[in-house]
Amino acid sequence: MAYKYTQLDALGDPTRRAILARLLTGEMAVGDLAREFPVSRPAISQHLRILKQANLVLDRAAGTRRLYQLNPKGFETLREYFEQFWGQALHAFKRKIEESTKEQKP
Amino acid sequence: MAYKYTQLDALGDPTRRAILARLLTGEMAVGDLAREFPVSRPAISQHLRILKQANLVLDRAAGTRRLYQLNPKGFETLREYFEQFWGQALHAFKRKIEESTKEQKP
DNA sequence: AAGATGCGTAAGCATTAACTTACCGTAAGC
DNA sequence: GCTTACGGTAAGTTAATGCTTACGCATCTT
Repeated sequence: MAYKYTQLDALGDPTRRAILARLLTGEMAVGDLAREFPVSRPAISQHLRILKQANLVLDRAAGTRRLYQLNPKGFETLREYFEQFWGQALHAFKRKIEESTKEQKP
Repeated sequence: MAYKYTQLDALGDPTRRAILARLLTGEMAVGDLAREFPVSRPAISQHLRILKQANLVLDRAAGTRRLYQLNPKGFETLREYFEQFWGQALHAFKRKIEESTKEQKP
């Protein structure tokens, strides 16, 4: 992956999804976060960098620690992406599919 | 990736996202789809399999061809996943973040 | 029935991406 | 000022994944 991570690239990894889920509770330091996962702290750092590039998390310094929290911006971008599918085409498809599904014979 | 693909695993690849975007127009055969991409037809087949496992596409036989279209089911699941972020925590966070951002000194 | 078309799958290869250990900078505490 | 705690980055290894070519099986055509 040579380019800047998009939200969906970032969400492609299960560990990163777990990190985001964990941050739903509120902001956390890197080390505390790492202690809850089966991978090393540097691994978590690398994941956080990718999540940050995708605007899915924000960080701030707090003494010698660094606190991460969710960033609504990236999730907003994501919502816009899915509007395309949900908004336009999918509703039409959904109707069509439900029609054709009900004509099934056992 | 040993397990069945989730929606977000499937969306982690740019080619698969492009395939979905292409299917917004309507259902398409594998070969026609493949001709529009810089990769081989088998590669497209493999991507379609993953998208299908993730409930993001549906397929049906049509003679010797096989037509694929978007599947609303997977997108619905996805929406439910993001509700967690959009619904609960993010709104609260967003307010907090906007507060702290406005206290910045140049 | 024989050929042609369309697709899925297997096998193998090459690249990417996730992880580890080791190291360095920075901020806080004694 | 020295030590300790915290975290980012570099380098190297391993595993995953996206790709290609080769093959086989259906279905339609003539």
